[in-house]
Amino acid sequence: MTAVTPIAQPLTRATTNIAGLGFAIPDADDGFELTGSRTRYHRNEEIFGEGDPAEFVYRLTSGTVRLYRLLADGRRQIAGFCFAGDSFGLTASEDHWQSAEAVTDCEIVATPRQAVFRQAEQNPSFAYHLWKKTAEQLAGASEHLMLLGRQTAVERVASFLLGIAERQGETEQVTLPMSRQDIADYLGLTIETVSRTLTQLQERGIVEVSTSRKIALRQPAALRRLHG
Amino acid sequence: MTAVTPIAQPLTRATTNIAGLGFAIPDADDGFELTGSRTRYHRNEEIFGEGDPAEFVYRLTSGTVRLYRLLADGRRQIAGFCFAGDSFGLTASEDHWQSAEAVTDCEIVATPRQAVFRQAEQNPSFAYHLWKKTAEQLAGASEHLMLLGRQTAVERVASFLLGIAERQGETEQVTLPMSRQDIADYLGLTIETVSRTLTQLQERGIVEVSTSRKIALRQPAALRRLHG
DNA sequence: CGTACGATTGATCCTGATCAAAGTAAGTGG
DNA sequence: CCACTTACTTTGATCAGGATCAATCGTACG
Repeated sequence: MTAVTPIAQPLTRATTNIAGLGFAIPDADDGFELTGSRTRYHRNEEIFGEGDPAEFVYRLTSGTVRLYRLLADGRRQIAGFCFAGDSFGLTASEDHWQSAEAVTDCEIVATPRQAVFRQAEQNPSFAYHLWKKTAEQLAGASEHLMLLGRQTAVERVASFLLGIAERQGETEQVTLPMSRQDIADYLGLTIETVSRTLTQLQERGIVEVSTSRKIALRQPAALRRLHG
Repeated sequence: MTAVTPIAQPLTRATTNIAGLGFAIPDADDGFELTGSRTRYHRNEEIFGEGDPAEFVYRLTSGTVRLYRLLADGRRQIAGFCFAGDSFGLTASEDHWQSAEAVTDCEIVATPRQAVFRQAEQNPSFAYHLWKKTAEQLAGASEHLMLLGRQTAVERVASFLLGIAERQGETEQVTLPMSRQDIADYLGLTIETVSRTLTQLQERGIVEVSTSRKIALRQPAALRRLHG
């Protein structure tokens, strides 16, 4: 089927749900000009909070970011992680409906939201790309819903590892930039369950936890089988 | 903040996560022309399936629709329900990544996907509206993620009842078009737990289950307190 | 080297799942 | 219109996956 809208097909990367509610905005590489000020954020620093006015759109140059929501009593659900190249923080509403924090030290370019809207107005292909990316995020979210609503702990951890591996362009080894707590809050589990599940996978010879942040995927096929 | 894009603010209705991954496409009422053929679907009839080519966008005239995904072994996660006025089935990808079925008998207008894209190309305000609705769905999905990942059974059921009430413009009474199984698959629970939770809420005097499909909200405030 | 934070492991608990049966309502055909 | 069927819901009894509570272990860092 040929798209009527004449656009940007090659920009589309396979969407894993790990990118969660991050937001891929095309940049200069894709032929779009969007500039902004570059800032460094350090580990655990807040980039924006739920309820803050959404004045900027952020593009991650290096590092990892988590996007999440909190309940009044502190329960946290991480919707996704952003990695180098991902953009996030563009909302339709005037305010952010989630928070963003640096998982590791980060370099981030902030572009005024209005500049993005202006670009979209003037450039239909940019507008289409924006919509398409948003729609892909939605599809990714539906996978995350399945994970949280219907999958077991092992399945969740397996999916997570595969998702990270895919994002890192690896098949044998993943390097986790985030803590067990972050993983747990992404998977709707506790740290203890994440930890136990990893050792269980290790005992089964499916992964090898070299250091807590470095995990070798010994049998990716078995992982894929697990992830449902 | 004044939107640079000059558009359609009043079209926005409050988004509940119940609409889930339904898709509100503006229609003639909003000054956009999109026509298509009207079809009747009966209870439990499939409208489209995961993996089917996404040729049409659907607008629900009457009835209720469920949007869901299945795992290989039959586990189902309902992402959302659509009600009269909602549109759904518009994807960025060429294929549907979820299935849609009639919960009740429905009347549905199907518009060729390409016609929607054409409209978006020609009408920037339509395009903006489309993006905005998609972005709102994403925000709604993030609430659903929190529900599934971090909330208890009572909290989930409370949220659900409030969401349905909001969609029906009611505060005292909800009429459920869907079965306990549908509710369970939306909330990531089992029918038994949904049923037990409802009787528990009834024993607490918070709701009254008149018939299984008709529930009176005796203390909406208490429900709101529960839903976290 | 010592401290502190994060991860792992262990023991126990509890929420919600599973298995099973009975109750209820809605159709259907005689 | 009623008897029968069938599907859905509720309730009960028990089970289990993952949570919670509590140490202990590692490891990065000051």
